[in-house]
Amino acid sequence: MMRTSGKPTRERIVDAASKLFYGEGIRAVSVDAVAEKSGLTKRTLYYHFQSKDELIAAYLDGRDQPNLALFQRWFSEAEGGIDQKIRAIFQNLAEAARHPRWKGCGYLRTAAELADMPGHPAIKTGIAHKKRVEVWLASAFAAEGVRSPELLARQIILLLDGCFAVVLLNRDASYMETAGEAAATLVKSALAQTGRENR
Amino acid sequence: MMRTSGKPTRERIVDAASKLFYGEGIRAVSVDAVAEKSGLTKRTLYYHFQSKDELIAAYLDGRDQPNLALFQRWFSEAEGGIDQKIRAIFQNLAEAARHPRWKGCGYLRTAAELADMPGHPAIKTGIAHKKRVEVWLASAFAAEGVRSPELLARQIILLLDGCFAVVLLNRDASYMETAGEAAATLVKSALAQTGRENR
DNA sequence: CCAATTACACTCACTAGTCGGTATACTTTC
DNA sequence: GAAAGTATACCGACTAGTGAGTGTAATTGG
Repeated sequence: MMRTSGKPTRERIVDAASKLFYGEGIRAVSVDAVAEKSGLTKRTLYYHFQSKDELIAAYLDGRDQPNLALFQRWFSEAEGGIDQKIRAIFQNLAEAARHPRWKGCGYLRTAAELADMPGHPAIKTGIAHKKRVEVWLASAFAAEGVRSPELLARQIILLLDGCFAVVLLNRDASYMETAGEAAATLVKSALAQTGRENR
Repeated sequence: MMRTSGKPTRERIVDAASKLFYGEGIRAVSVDAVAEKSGLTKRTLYYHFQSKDELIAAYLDGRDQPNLALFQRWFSEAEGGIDQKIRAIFQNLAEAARHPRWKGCGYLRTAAELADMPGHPAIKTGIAHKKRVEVWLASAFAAEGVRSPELLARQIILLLDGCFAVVLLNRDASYMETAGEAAATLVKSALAQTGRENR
């Protein structure tokens, strides 16, 4: 083992790949660039990963858990009824999107870049991630007694990915706040159908 | 002039570029491939376009008017109140998305591929296109007496682009129908605030 | 003559992936 | 306990091919 830094080599490669792939796009970043950024040779990179595709999949795998955890934190730390907690997710997202290095959702951008390879492992990872967010949302809505929590979760996901896409295009983060209002409206509308009031 | 077909050369190039860029992605398609598909030499292509970037912009320019017209047709041909007319757009979109060659929204995919070049002419074209759809929606809502037509139009745009993004990822066109329901809910909610009922 | 087009050779930078070899450390064997 | 083997981690140099874009002389049709 010739590592000088504390992090294991594989992790260093994935870190470098994440920054580059997210920042510039998958097809725009060469394997050479990832190797250079991680301070290793390309030969070493190919010792740890069989192909660029495998590296892409590893990049997205590494974002799954942290991303979901962030949403859950924003949700649980927010005050007010569930409609306000959902809205808080969008507000936090708007703040993040105003950072100059923000470049949309890595999963959606990867799906866009690999639109002609629907079976690519990275796409499957993306589908699984979005599904996890959706299932978590549905369970939160079910706990509030919403009649069709799965349906409402899908609607929120659509607004979530919608604001990712729109803001990536026009760089106007206020659309995220608009999406948050729409989400709150949908939640309240679903709650009204249960016969109870939101706080 | 050595044209064999009726179409002017420039148009033939843009047609070929459209099919390839939309089908496989901008960065995945080479200028050589576009030249071959249009049955012309690369040298001729560069006689009509200064660069690949210019060709990309032309590709998106060509989709602006027809795309908006399609939305408008779906809207005007639908029966029922404005909430049902909006929903009809999503239903037609779902049908289109079930076609195997459907690959999402060309503008959003381009924005994803060129995320690190926010000033690119193709991105500007995309922003202008989405704005035109938004303005058209707002005018339709204003005609119905909605209190904040611009706000509602933005919310619908978010659902529209949301289902483009989501369905591109998971290839489940039923999300478009879910988006249509959400859109109808938002429209009805906005109409209720004006004090009148939907038909 | 002139605009449009072709053929095609060419540049130069970059691309994914590979070949052969090295340094270190742990394990086996006599 | 020294020698030989084995596994892990690493690298410099390379291949074979592709990328956008150009130079230039020859050709075609109005």
